[in-house]
Amino acid sequence: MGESPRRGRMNLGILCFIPAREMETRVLKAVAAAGFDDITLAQGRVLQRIGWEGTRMTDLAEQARVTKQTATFLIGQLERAGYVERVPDPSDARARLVRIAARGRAALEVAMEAEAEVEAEWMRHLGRRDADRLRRILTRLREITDPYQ
Amino acid sequence: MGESPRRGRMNLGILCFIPAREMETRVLKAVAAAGFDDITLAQGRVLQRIGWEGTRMTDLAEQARVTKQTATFLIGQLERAGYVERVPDPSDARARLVRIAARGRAALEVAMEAEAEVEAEWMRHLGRRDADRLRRILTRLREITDPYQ
DNA sequence: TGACGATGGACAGATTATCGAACTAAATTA
DNA sequence: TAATTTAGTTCGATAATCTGTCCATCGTCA
Repeated sequence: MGESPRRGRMNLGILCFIPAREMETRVLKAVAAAGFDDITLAQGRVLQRIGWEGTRMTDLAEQARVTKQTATFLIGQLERAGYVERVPDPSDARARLVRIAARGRAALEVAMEAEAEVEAEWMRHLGRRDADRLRRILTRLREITDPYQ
Repeated sequence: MGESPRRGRMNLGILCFIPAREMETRVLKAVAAAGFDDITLAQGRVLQRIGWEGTRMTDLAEQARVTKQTATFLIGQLERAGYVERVPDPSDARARLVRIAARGRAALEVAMEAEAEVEAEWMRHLGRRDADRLRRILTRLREITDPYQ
């Protein structure tokens, strides 16, 4: 252990990766512990990006950073497990809106709770000022790193 | 497009995920463009975590957040492709050190260059002060989110 | 209006990634 | 020395992802 890193300043990408991964696994674990133990990490990534009013497959794929095909596959799984449902998009006959079903809503509530708990932990460690700064800076960084918005 | 997010404050995990993913894909693309087009994303994640003096499989797995089995699999791929080599660890006959081979070093140089370019882009957008803050805060956050260190 | 390119989505097949279980060999501990 | 732990591998199963292809619908422009 204690392997010295290859370079002094660690890559900002990895520095972002570490907490992102931690949050993902913590939330997934909490959700599984609450009985929703058939959700996988990849499914969860897509699930948490569905808006309350429903979201299109394409948008979902873009936001979760996967191809349309992968999104189709994952949403198929989630649909069969009762977490989401696909309804026609009234504004475009080609499109279908993915909406959160009852079971999905229940799982998301657990997820959001776990999320908040982890964030609170982080805030305790960082202090309020830096936690706020972190959120603000990341939100600004998103302007140039998120093709979706 | 323009789907309104489910909640006003976006989850810090996702906010970290977005730039992390962006950096990964940008770097991978640059590396592929330089001729190292047989490296996959998962392989790259492991590859970039190998220290100059070599790193043990177990440490590598922990840092990349995958199981030992997955690390063995990915390092096997990288070894066959000439990016790394496995040498016995002089201090422990059970262990093997994964070291970067010539081809891997060449690829990593391209990767680091791309990395620096993306970071520079981010710094231009955020400004020096916030970019420094971001790195500092993420480094501190790592203290409680990185089981490896 | 109607032909045509673009878009939203699905299916099929192949490849890659990942995990759990079981195993070997070496180190550590009792 | 026997029992336990640790480092790493192999095997088999499953999950995730991509490429290519296809179909239906939408928008646009001649």
